[in-house]
Amino acid sequence: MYTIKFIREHKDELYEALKKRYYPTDVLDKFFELDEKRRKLTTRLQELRTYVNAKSKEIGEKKRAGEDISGILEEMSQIKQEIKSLEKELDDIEEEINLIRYEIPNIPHESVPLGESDKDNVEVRKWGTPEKGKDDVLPHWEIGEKLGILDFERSAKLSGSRFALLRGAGSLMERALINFMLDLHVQKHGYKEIWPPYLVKRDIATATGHLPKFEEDMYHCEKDDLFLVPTAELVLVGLHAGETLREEDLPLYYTAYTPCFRREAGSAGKDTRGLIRRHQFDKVEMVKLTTPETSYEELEKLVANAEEVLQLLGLPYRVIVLSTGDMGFSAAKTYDIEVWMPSYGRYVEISSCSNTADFQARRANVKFVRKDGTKDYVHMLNGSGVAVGRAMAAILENYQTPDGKVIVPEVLRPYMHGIEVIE
RNA sequence: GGAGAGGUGGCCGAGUGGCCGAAGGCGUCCGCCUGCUAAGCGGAUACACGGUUGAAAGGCCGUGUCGAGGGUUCGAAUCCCUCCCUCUCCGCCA
Repeated sequence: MYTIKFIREHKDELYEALKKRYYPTDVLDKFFELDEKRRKLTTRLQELRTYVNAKSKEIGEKKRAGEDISGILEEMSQIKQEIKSLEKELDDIEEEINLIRYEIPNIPHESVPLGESDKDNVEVRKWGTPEKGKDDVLPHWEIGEKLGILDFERSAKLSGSRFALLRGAGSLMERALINFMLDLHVQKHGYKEIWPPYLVKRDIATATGHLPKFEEDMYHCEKDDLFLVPTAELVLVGLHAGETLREEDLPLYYTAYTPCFRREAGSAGKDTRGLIRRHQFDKVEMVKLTTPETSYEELEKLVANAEEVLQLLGLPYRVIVLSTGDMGFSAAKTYDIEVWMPSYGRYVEISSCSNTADFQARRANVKFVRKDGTKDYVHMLNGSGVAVGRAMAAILENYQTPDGKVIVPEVLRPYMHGIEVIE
């Protein structure tokens, strides 16, 4: 989210950014119209208040001197009426401006390929060799049920569609994946592990930009006005909301495992089977707070950290950079990592790593003091490291043997009581 | 869930209707002093917004902000209401 001042000072840049993203630019037209009104009203209000303040002092003095003040009091009540009505008008305008501000997306970084949709995304690199096509591999939900480690009938009985229930080695593998990923990021990549609450307050979800835009896709506990986290990003970004950090403390690296809860409104019929799209899934998330100077460098490292998870698991993947038209609202640049999914016969997203630059930091109001005493917004990055359910799905397919077993990737074995094969 | 205490600047803390954007202290910064260090002395030190001036850094004027929102009042950190948060004790509980 941008501040009013920023929008005013970067008018041309923003018009261009919206065009690059194939967004309609009328939000900006509307913004400038309202901002003009807002400033006129503000000026007028301030004039009135100045007058009232001065008169109030005068009243105090006169009263002490025992003079008559009834005339002034009458004038005051009139002006106060006017102030009230102007305040109301200003409130309405400010509310409208704030709603509009939520609709202005981040400015894409210059290195982002121009394009209208996912068709214009650019493949950056590939790792590993997809070995099997869809013909000789059972989709993960079938092999999972056959092996007795996935039970969608029971999960549906308990909670309806788009949930999963893991049993035995499946359950064990979920835990193993989580621990493996956390250990890797904490021990090797230097992230600080956080174990956060899974329910968050409305203002935190607003500060991170998930509200009001995605309210429909979040689970909401009405009685307490708390939201189930759709991603740990929300908590990790919210962690320092409203704080001013010190330059010497940057960069901060955080990682957290959380279950993620999403209503998946608007994705009806998509990926209805298996582990790919569920209302509740597990994810290990990474978030970085950096100085503006290093954020793009840090983004490359962040992607590499996520890639390493897949490399160690031995899962073929590719990295793509999203085009201007396909990028998420708050991202300035996004890499997606897609894992090879034999049953789909294509790559499927398993991680999304973005630099939001100062966009999210403005919204969450996270600043830092430079060594010379000046203040600036931090840059915030986030990435999945990686989606646990999708990783399991990929393992069940990529590690499938012709006789219907699944080999356990070596790095997971220590986390799985040494089990080498699920059969 | 019940009872109580509290939330003021980077921090501590005073302030119960006007002379309070806020005493005092600590910290920080600048200057002075000083073999070095420490101490001492003088000064500065919240944020946002609007206007104005300037090439800019900034300056000047104003408005708002003492947890948040609302109310009373000519005037609120101070009085009233609602909410949030923290702490202590009790109850309950994995």
